[in-house]
Amino acid sequence: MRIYDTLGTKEKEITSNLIRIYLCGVTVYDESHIGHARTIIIFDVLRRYLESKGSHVKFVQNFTDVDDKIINRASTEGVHPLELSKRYIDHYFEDFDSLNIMRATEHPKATEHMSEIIELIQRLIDSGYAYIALNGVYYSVSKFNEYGKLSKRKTEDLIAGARIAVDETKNDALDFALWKFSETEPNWPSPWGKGRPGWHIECSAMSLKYLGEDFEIHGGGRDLIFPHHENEIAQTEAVTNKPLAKLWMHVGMVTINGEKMSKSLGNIKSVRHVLANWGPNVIRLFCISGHYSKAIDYSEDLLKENLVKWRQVETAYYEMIMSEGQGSSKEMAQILSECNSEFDSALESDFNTSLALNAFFKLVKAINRIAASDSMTKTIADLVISDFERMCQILGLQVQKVTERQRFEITEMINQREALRSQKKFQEADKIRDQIHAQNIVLLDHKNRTVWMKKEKILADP
RNA sequence: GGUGAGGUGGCAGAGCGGUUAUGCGUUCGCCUGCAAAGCGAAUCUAUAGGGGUUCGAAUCCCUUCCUCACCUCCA
Repeated sequence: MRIYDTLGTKEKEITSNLIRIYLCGVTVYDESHIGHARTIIIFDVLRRYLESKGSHVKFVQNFTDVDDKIINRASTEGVHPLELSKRYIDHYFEDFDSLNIMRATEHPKATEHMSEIIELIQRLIDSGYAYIALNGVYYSVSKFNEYGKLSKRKTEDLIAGARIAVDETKNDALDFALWKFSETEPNWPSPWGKGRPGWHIECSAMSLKYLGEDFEIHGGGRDLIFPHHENEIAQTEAVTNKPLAKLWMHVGMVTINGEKMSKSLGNIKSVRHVLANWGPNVIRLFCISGHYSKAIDYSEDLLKENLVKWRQVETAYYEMIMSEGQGSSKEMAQILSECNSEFDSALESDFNTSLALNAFFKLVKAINRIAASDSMTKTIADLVISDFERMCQILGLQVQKVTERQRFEITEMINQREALRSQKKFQEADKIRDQIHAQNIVLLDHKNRTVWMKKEKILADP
């Protein structure tokens, strides 16, 4: 498959059978929001796709659990910083498990990798890339000739942009902290004095530890290109002398009314909030509805649009498992092979989830069309369902299933309703329908029979 | 100011030199005891403006305008 590489500014073929991915995770000082979710969903689908093709994926996603923002927030709340970060790590897993995100192979935390971080900083000092100053240990940007290669920035331009904080103790305005001296907690002993790591070094240390010196894909949100990923490159490549990753993949921002979600604008939509209203499947569909590299604009209208699509998926699934129509499977076999190849080739070509979704919905619509004409046979359903489920698996979509017992009970109720309907006792029949409804079961009355489906309960669904 | 990514029908969104992608929406119909869901048909001939290259441009080049992101923490 080919993916656009931010560093090389062109698409690159991924051929290896072992695919090591490092995704920059969140700094755990607050609830995760939909912007985080988009990046994580994109990488989750990527990983699922690669695994479905038989690749071995080693997926590492970190938590930055020591940082100034965590410390500040903790002090406002009057709790220990590590207690705060633990709380948000717990929340992270609650949210993202609910979103049906596969757990990474490793979820390393900065605080659990101090020895690796200290060792890496020491190597940078020893090789002359870092120096000890009054407030901490700094990386000397001017020593790294290729600085700016990822973000396409020249160091002159960076200096010209007068937004860099002036710090008298640094040798150069562009230098950034590897280690910040601190006498207060959280702090750790180091050869240079008690303190805590700077922002970028934990990712260098942990990616080296878990994925080695030149893994396949390094990713994150677009906003991490500078300075985070640029600095990771500087730190890691200074000691390894080889490209940190073969490919850099960056996910576009989620905006609201065209503007990026941010604390200062107060337009954050938390994952828990959106999840409570729309559920995991609608959010996942929304997040992959456009090409990953572009921004997507959050709106209730678009969520609503994806809700409608999700209902079509649920319908298609139940039409298949309850199929008993008469008809030939020729047409479906043709459509199926088209959809399969369109789905895969879309993802092969720079992970175009938008087009892959088109192929998926083409299949969904074909299933519903055939079911509507009462010609969905068991043969067709058997032919289609495994591919349908393959796509769902890759996209991380989960239709609500029912137990055999529920199935039996519902069938009983439907039979009662049918009996009442044939006697034209519609009021009583509708009462049963309402009872079934209360269990989130929707009846789909076809010409000669009634099919039913279990709907995901979605609060926003009127 | 610098750097990068963009501007496609009411909305979303592909295509990135050569059949009016597609989806949602809207309208009308079918189905139904009524619904719901689904299906069918119709609707919209779009490519920011202006130049140019070409037999042919949404796609390439120039130019103007606009938007967003990054340059400070950010997924």
